[in-house]
Parts: sequence; structure tokens; C-alpha cells
Amino acid sequence: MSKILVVDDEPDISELISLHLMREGHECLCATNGLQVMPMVLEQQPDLIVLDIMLPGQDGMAVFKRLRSDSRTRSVPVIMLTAKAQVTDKINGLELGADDYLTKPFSPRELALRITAILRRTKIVTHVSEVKTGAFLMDRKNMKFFHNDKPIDLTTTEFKLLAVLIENTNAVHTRSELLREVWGYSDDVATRTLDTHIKRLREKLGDAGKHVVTVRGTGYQFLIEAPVAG
Amino acid sequence: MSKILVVDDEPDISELISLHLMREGHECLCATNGLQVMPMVLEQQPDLIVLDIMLPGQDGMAVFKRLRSDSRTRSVPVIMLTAKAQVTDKINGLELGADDYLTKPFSPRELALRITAILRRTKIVTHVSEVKTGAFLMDRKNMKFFHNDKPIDLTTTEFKLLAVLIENTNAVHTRSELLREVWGYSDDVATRTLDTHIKRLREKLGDAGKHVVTVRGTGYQFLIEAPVAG
DNA sequence: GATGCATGTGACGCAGTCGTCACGAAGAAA
DNA sequence: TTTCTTCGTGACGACTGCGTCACATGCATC
Repeated sequence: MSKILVVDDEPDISELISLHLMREGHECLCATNGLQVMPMVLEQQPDLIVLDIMLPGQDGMAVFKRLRSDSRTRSVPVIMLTAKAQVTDKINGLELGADDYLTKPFSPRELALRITAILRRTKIVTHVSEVKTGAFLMDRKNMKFFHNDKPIDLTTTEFKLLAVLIENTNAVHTRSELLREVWGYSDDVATRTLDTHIKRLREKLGDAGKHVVTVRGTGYQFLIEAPVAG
Repeated sequence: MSKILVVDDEPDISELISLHLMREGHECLCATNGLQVMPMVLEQQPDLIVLDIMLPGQDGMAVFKRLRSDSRTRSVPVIMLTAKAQVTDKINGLELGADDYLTKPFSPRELALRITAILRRTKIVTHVSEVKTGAFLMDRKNMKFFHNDKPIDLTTTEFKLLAVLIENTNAVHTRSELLREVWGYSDDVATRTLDTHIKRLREKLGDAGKHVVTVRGTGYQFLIEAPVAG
């Protein structure tokens, strides 16, 4: 699902980390030397970097500073690994803008969870759900919407409307709520504009349009069948 | 800057935390009992919650589950506090979707930094800078832009253009870079479209338009005078 | 200061988007 | 089934936003 660069000088640790990340469906790259990092990031464009503080060649903090000083790599989230709970390192890392840090020894499972959490927050891409019909993806940054990795171009109003619906999947959104959120209407206005836009949305969504469900007398909802509860 | 709810049964700790957060410019609310949390969140709508695991009334994990099960409170980021490095708690917390956790004893400064980090990632609102002329605020969620808390309405293209510029303040963006980022042009195209949109942007920004600076022969930058370096 | 090039600016036409309305279809209530 | 309400749909006019162009302005180099 995501491409992750693991930077650690101990091959055992890199391998352990990679193994767990790949098990989660991520693609992994490894670097053992600090000097390899910049060129690899520029070439491979990973979605996230797991960076050890102690490295031969160039230490982790220096690598991190270089990453953050270059506009091409500034936005790549970084998780730092520290050998021991060295508070100054933690604070330095966080102060410089690391997205998280982890103290060795750590459970690989925890690392995987933290990576998922960070990707969820930083990608700006909201992964809505995966159902039989495929995945819905919303990319606020580029104001685009994907269904089954296929981009669907929506107008500004359509995107806003879908964003509100999809932000709270399965929740029923009343007409007045939608008119407020999307159009900024403060008091109830009798208008068919919403209906028309729902129609246009359904059209552009094609098959996926069936997820936009009318709740008669109330409003609309973006309905995804819930996974079988355990 | 942000409203933060601190939930801890020990007043000493709450006070210490609040003190540091307020020093960072945040607004603080306190709760000592787990049962107070939901109503307070609904009423006060904090931007973030600092939640102790050990609580009278209803323990932190239960409170957290309730927060996440209600659509009205689902998106509020939560930092969990654990008394000791109880790995199962950590994993439970992260698995359930906590945005971070902190193990007691922790440095209040670290908490403040983590809060800043999380708000930076989750708020979707990018706080660009505060200069004499006031603050610039970009709200991706509503695709709006504020200057001195005054909304400025921009068209989609204008917003995208400004977003790219403002995402890397003071960095020079080449023409081809902007044409690629905003218009999706892959190869260099000779067009005056960019110039026109820059002009329109400057017009709508009014006084703030002076921050959009031409870098002759190269491109444009969004220039904010750097604070006096230490 | 003169020349050449890059950028600013105003105007214009096309294309796309929006909201409204009228009418038809589909539920709900009786 | 009949009646009433709510929602779906297609068409239409108005408007907005966009990209292009022509011309004006401004900077740099000599």
C-alpha cells in the first residue's frame, strides 16, 4: 500500500522491520548508511521514512535536518528510532519536526501501528472503505476523488457535497445539514439544488453512485455495508 | 490558539499540564471524572483531548471508545496518558485509533510539542505565519483562505495556486513547477495563464498580495519576513 | 539612455457550472 | 386505489471562471 524507507545500520533490525511492514502490505526499501538516504528519497519517493539516530556515514539527526531543509523532501513523514530513552533526542527530534519517535527495543507491531497512524494523518488521503466493489479514496490536497484507483472529476460543489457525506460514512445527513455544510445556508431554505447535485453526483460516480442513499423525509447518507462484525 | 481538554483525576497533574499548554497559547479545560468527558466534548468542542487511562467514574479506555463510537466526536484527536509503559495499553490505544500516547512521568514540554505536532497534522488548517500584518490561515477542508481572520474567497485554481505557494513559504517556485502542480502540465508550456492567475490572486489578497513576490526569470514565492533569528 | 526580454494588466469569448423550474416517478397515508 | 408528499430528472438561462491575446510596464544589460 505504501512505500517505506527503513534506514538502520544493523541488517537484522532492518530485516525484522521490513518483514513486519511487508506483512502489512507495505513496500520496503532499506538503507544502511546515512549518505544513501537523500538520493534514495529523491529517486524512490517513499511515503514515509523510518530513521535510526545512530548511523555510520552521517548520523540520523543530520540526515533528518537535510531532509527537512530541502523542499523536495520536506513533507515526507519521518519516524525516528533512538537506542535509549534519551529525552534530549526525543525533544530535539520532535522540535525539528519528526512525526514520531520510537525507543529501542520496540515491538515491530507497535511500529507498524504507528506507521499506519501517521500515514492516515499525513497522507491527507482518506481511505473510506473497501467493499466488494472496490475502494473509495478522497484526496483533499488535489481535490480529487478516486473509485477503484480511477479518478472521477467533480466540480467544487460536488466535491464538497461528497466530502461531507463520505466523512461520516453510513451517517444520515439531513437536508438542512448538507445545505449548511456545503452551501453555507444558515436557516432552512426550500430549494431543489441539493437534489440536483445529488443526481449529478450519482451520475459521475457511476456504479458507485448506489452508495449515495436517499433517506426519505430526512436527507442522504453514503452507505457502505459494514464488515461482518466479530 | 487551540482549545484542549485535559482529563486527569489528579488536580496537580492537570494543573501542570494546563499551565504549560496555556503558556503555548492554548485554551484549556479540565475534567477529573470520565463521565464528564462526553458532555464536555459535545458542548465545548475541544480541538484535542489529553486523556489519562486511570480515571474514576469511567476509565480512560472506555471513555476513548465512547468518543470514537460517536460520529460527533470521532474525529477529535486524543493523546493518551499511561501510568507505566504498559505495552498492552499502548497497543490497545494505538489500535483503537489514539493519535498518540505518553508514559508518565513525562516532560510537560514534550507533551506540548506532541500536541503541536498532532494539531499540525490533524487540523488540516495550516497555520502559515504570524507577521505584523496579521495571520494567514489556510483551511483545506472548506477550501477557504483567511487573512486576519477575514475570509477571502478564491476560485479552485486560485486556491490551488496559493496552496502550493504557501505550503512552502519563502521557497521559490519555478514557473514549470507551478504549472505542473496546479495545472498538471508535464512539459514546459509557454503560457501567460500563470501570470494572469497571479495577478488575480494578488487582487483578491489585497494588502496581503504583496507577499506574492515575483522572482524574475524563475517564478514566484510567497514571502514572509523571517522572525529575528536567535 | 537605448534595447531586449520578462512580467503586469485589461478585455474578450468560450466552456463549464450553478440554481431554478416544471413535470414525472415513487413512497406514504388514508 | 386514491391522494398527498417527497424525490428524481431533464432543460434552460444566468453567471462565473478560465485561458488567450494585445498592449503596457518594468527590469537588466550594454
